[in-house]
Amino acid sequence: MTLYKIDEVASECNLTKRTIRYYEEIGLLSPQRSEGNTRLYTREDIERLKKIISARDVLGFSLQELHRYIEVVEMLTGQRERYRNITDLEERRRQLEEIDETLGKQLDMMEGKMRTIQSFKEEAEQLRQQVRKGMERLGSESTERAEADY
Amino acid sequence: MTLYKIDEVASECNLTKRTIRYYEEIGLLSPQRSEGNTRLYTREDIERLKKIISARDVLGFSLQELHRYIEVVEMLTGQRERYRNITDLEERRRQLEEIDETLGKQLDMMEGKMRTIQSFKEEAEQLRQQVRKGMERLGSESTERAEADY
DNA sequence: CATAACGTTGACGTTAACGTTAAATAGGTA
DNA sequence: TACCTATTTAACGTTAACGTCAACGTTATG
Repeated sequence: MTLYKIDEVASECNLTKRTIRYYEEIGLLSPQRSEGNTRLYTREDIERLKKIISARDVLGFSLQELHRYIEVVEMLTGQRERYRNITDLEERRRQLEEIDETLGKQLDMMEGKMRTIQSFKEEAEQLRQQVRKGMERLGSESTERAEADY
Repeated sequence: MTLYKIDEVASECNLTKRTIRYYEEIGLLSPQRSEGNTRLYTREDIERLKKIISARDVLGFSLQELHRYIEVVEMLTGQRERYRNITDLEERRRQLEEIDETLGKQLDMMEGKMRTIQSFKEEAEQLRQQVRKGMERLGSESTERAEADY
């Protein structure tokens, strides 16, 4: 399994090394270390990081909110002892209901954002039409003058 | 024409008064004033403000980037002397081409965001399926006995 | 017209999300 | 082994986007 050092990760993800260390500092990452304490990232670490910055940039999640997001995903992909070991059925049901609610809210939020972006898109396209028309008019005016030269 | 004071605007837009004054401070707004120097907002001012916060929240524009956005819209809706008075054809063509390019970039960006959100949405929906299945299993198991592997 | 409620301008404080620098250690290369 | 580049921790600095006061003027109301 190939392992990457922080500089490679930084350039692949378009982040600074400082940012990556900061994300670890606040608990969003936890790569393994070499003998000499150098951070070593797996491909999974990197994909996870990419998703994090994607959620940050596109969904506008704060780094705090990203904790919650990661928690939900890891709970459901069963990567956490904490959640696998809950045997009490009522406890587990409450957990699932809470997650379901969180997912519902996030879905609503995403649909809202999509609609808003869609309307911005339509406005931008319309503005672009206007610009194109304006440019055409300019084009014909210069053509007229050129013809007049003949 | 009805005019609004800052408190009404704040509650309608879900912003604090401080935020609204700050946005004016950095040049995003410029409402008229009363005799006694009280800020008075028109309905247009308010709609403009709503669009600003929408672009801030959904498109993730910084307040600096919003300046550019506003500039483009106002140039095209012809609300600015500065742009209406450009008579030099070459100058005007360059302006239009620059705006066209800006709009193109923004459209690309928006399409990218929509795709990303779409994929997040699909993931969230899939996770939700899993949660629902897990809850169903809990429902049937509660009569029998737990064999929880999830 | 008194007075409470609201508005205005500074000015300093706060928080998230990093940037920068320094001093020490690790890892790769001739 | 000597050297050079990359990495680590620790600490302080910075910037955007507001929050929070204080001191004072304005507006609405009984």
